[in-house]
Amino acid sequence: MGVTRVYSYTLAGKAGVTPEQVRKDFSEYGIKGNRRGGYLTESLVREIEVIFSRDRESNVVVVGMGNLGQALSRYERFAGRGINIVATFDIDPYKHKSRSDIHVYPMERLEEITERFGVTVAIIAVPEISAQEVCDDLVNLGVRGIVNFSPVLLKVPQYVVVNNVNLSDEIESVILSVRRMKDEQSLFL
Amino acid sequence: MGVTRVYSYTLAGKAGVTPEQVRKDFSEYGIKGNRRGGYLTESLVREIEVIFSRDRESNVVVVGMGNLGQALSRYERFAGRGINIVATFDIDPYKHKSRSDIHVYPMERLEEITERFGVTVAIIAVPEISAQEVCDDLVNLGVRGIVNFSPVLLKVPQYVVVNNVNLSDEIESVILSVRRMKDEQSLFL
DNA sequence: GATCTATTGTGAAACAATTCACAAAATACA
DNA sequence: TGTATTTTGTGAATTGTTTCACAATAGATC
Repeated sequence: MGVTRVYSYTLAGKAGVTPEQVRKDFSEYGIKGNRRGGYLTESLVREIEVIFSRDRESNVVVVGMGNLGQALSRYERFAGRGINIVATFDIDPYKHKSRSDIHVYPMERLEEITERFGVTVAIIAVPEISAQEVCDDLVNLGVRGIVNFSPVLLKVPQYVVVNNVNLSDEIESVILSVRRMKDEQSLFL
Repeated sequence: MGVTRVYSYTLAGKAGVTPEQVRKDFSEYGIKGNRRGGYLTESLVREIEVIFSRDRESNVVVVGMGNLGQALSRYERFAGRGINIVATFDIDPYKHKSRSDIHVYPMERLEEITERFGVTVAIIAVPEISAQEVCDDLVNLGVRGIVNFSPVLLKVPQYVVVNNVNLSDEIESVILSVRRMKDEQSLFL
């Protein structure tokens, strides 16, 4: 875009944080700018790409091809961030055979495919009841990171990272905030 | 389930936090237990339901019926949390006409329907390019809370709450953690 | 009913994150 | 080239959160 330098306050404005935050974070990771000259976009982008491992791609599988799993497997935005959905799985792959999309494999082929693609990160989008079982299988096959869309607290060894995403919680928190704001407002009437 | 009392450590174990955390949080909201007797499940559930507004339902709309919007509109788990998806919208409702699901309305009917159902919270699942415009429309129609699945920082008046959910970020953070753990481990070799 | 024990409730302490404030340095400009 | 100005980089101060530690007390036990 022809911009050669950015300043902490420029980035802060775009990101919705304070300039100090931007500078502290950069400083933490050894990113240096020029006093008075700001940060050079070109080298900044390169350094951030390295920090976020954007210089390498990651092969990821999705387990559970219900509505959410299908949406995730078709999510175009992952590609630009080095996230490759290499395969998807479901106990009943025929039920969810999707036109013009990544193939849905039966659970039996989990081992073969995680091995082939060197998968270490998986997305769990199965129903509550089978989440722990799927998780155990994945961990046994060498998966070390899990993004968990099921509403259960997965039990994993300490060397496995779990990130829980709960869509109901996300919406509920907004509903609560809105209600609180309204309550506060009505105090002035 | 026949359980009449629970203890802070029971709940903490299930939730993956410390017992102190549970007690501090309860204390913050005026929930009292009995020393030595723990918390009475029945009254505890009631109090939590009030705090989380689970005693009332909320009408919510989904704007943008791509893959993610469709998945969200079919997400069964919302119902049990007092979250009612009352309508969904898309610029091209015919493209996404889904069998046996909530009707997809054209954007022109946003006003009519938000008014009819008293909608104050909306989910934005439209492409990046149209997110701010949709957001402005919603705010003008009285929406005061937004769950934003698009990767843009929405500009809203201070009286509007925005919760950003970025699926790429969620997955990337796990990828990063896994890579860091591996790097640490290889130091011991 | 007296004593013992488990659990709460909460100040105080420790820890973590954010903001402030300003010296140091690079650029702009005369 | 010298001076003025802008922006970084970061210690110090502040603010926020989590953990500790223990008195208070309800319930269990004898």
